[in-house]
Amino acid sequence: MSSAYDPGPVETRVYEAWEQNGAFRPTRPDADPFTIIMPPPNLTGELHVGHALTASVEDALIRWHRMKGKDALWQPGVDHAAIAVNAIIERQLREEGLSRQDIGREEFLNRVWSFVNTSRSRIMEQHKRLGASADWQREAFTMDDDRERAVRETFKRLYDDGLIYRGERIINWDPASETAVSDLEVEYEDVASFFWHVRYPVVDEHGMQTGRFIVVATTRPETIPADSAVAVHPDDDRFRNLVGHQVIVPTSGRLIPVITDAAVEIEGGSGALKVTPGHDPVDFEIGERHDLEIINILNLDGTLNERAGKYAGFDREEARRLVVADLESQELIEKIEPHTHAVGHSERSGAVVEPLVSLQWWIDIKPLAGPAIAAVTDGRIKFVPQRFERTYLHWMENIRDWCISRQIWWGHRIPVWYCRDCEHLTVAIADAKTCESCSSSNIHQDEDTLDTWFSSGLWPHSTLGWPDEQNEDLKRFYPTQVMETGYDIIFFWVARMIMMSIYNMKDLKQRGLVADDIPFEYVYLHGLVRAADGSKMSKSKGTSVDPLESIEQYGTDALRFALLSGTSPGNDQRLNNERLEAGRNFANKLWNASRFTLEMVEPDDDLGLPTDQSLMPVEDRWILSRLNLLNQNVDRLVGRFELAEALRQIRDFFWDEFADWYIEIAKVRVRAGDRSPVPVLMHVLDRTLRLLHPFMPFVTEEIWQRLAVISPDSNGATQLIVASYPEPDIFRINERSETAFGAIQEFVRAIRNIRAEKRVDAGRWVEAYIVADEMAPTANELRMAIQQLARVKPLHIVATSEEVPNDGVVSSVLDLGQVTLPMAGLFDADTERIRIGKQVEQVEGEMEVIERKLANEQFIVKAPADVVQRERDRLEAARSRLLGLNQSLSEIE
RNA sequence: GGGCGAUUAGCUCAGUUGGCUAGAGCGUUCGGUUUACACCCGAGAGGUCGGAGGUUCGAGCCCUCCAUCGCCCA
Repeated sequence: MSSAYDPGPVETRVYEAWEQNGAFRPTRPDADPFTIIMPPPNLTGELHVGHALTASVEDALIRWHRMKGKDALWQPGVDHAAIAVNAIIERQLREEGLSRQDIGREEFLNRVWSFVNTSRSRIMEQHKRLGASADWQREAFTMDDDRERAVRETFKRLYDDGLIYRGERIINWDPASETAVSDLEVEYEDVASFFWHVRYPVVDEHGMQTGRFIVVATTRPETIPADSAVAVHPDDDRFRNLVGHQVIVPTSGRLIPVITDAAVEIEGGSGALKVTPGHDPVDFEIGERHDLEIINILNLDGTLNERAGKYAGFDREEARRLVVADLESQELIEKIEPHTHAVGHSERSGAVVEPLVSLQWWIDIKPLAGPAIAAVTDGRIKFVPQRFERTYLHWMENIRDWCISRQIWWGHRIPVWYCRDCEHLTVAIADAKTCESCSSSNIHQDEDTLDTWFSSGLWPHSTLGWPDEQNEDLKRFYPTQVMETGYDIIFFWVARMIMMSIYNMKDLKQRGLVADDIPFEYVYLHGLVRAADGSKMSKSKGTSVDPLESIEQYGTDALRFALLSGTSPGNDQRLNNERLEAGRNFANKLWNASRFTLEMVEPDDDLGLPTDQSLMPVEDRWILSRLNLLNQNVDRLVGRFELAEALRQIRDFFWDEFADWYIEIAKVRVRAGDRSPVPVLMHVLDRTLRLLHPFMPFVTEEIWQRLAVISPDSNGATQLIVASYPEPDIFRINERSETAFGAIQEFVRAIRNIRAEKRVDAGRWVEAYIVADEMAPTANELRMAIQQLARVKPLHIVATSEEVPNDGVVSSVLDLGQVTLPMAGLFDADTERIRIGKQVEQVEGEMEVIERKLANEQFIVKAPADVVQRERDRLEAARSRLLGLNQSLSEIE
């Protein structure tokens, strides 16, 4: 083994061996399943550090449960990211001077598929670099044949149930991508603009101008040609006498009514609202209530159409300038005031989104949302952290019908065929050839495709073989245990997966084919990875961390350590090089401590761990106690998704206890010819590697392979990934050995401290006394170790302080004893008085706090007995320390 | 406007059901070529737990209000 861990070659070799061994596949039909369906990454781009976190967390959970003996399935796959990919290909075409219409649907899709196939395999490769132990043979794609079947089946069911309808409603239109986008794909940004206060002339019953005006404040004067009414609040006295009158649309001369509607804010703008049902969601609803005409003045590319009269052909911004100029020339602008308001931009293209009325396919969502709400409120689905249940429920309770059609070509084409002869709609799973009503073959399929989330919402059951109800995977692995993702994805995936899965699976549940209709029991939401300065990572700002670069530089285990040690349920983390270095250093520490341990073993060593505790030296009992306590904690923490804390405790145990203390003492014993530490070293190393494997799989597997050559697994496992996870041995947890060894550590630290303070050369051996009281037997047992660790010789272990010289000595008084170093040349009475004086001060401060507590009658009465007793013990210990310190002080002359 | 989160050492963060004088990593200071590891070892310094009230025998933790920052929803 080399003297430094080199992750690169190890990772490649180890990963290949896992795959060859079939370690990623669920192969334990008799065990309980544990399933995570990977939330499908978009196939548009490279894996970023957020994906790396997702993969690290999911892999840790999967590996943990696999080692725990579960039949673990991590189902991977990729999302087809309809709009984004469509846009990428369109951009490529534009560079060639082409549009998608030029090359036609078929050729366009050919191009998409060739892009998709490379991108898809790249994502898989990158996941493999991260160590993801997903079952790649099951890798799925939202656009493959099986998922297509699921999509069509679902569409047909919803349609037949009357939950899918086609209707003209207001949607968010992305004029750059020329498609509808969902509410969630609209990002609102504050834009500095103006309120234009526009005078609408009021006319009398003959249509003649009265000379009066109603002033309407608008941020969008270009939509005036689409106005259908002016609305005021029913309680607004200012406009009472105008209600029921008509006003002239200033750009066209059309007459529209003044109406009242409670949706108008009295305080907002001028108090009067122009109602443009074709181009504003709120106005659309007002329009529905008052049966107003819907006027659409926009073309799909964002220019104005002929309904806008003289403004036809201009784009939105141009039209705005022209309208304002015309109004000004007619003196119909009362005033212009600066106003900042939120403007919706398409997440996909960045273009300003236009609300417009359009004929689209919709899902009547309330009937789906109801059961999805119930699944969470009745506790069948649990969010971790729990607070996100409220976020989910709030969204779900206020959900609006879901526009599922998109005006792009990449995606699942809507399985609806229109008959030109009888106008019947045929909704079919297999491509329809004839109209199901009149059998005419004069039919054509809907041109639009489905929202990507329609297919990703089916993911938890479509990847398991649905709609094939007899599929073994579906019966075995549904419902899954954990959906793990970032909290920013609740609405995108989690909510839709819950709605769609319950809808599709409820009758399988009723027929007993699956245990439940919910897609998963736990929704574990990790926080986001932010840049080192706490901002959102951004490629353009150069603050993003490329996981593959980090892997190159530090190794996968280091990256996983950095990500996992910083993650906690629902909280964001910052990632920087220091964290990555910490991971690399730990991997190297593991490597070297293991190397030392493994190289220490000799062929005829008995590696069996004695079962009789009483025959073991105290440090052996101590390290085994610590190990099993750690094991217990890790079980508890991982069970609660507290991966960072579990990882931290493993690290601290390995480094601070096993490497810094146990190995150091074992060296002393082995050099003296005692082989008994070897089985303990091997045992602790083996257990720790197992405990750590889910977090840092590569380095642990590599070391364990070497360990298993010397000490084969008792169950015959040849790879750590499929070896069993340790169970804590409760009987090894031993408070007495922890106390005893803790005292030894205190003695050693106290001596080291005096040496450092007195500037004793690091290599020099000095004489020392330990007053060990009841710890004397333990100290004697560990005499050689103490000598070596504290570099003291000769070492006198005595029972009382009377046996210690008091001339020219430096002492430290501890809870369980005292250490004293004769310091002939280095001793200075004044310095020593000050040094001990500080310690006295400290102890006195502590005593004061405790005494105050114990003097409080209420404390004695109300605090639990064990807490009171603990305080009494502490006071006793402090008193004896003070006594010792005062004695030392009095002896200084 | 409504909701959620954060605020603890110079930096990044832990801190369990309220119970020792609040911990870690990094940084920093001092000392180290101790045959596993300088990606290391040893020893230190460093905190009024954002502020103000309250509950309690006891508050970093629970409650109320406030401040700052961030996020989500409208």
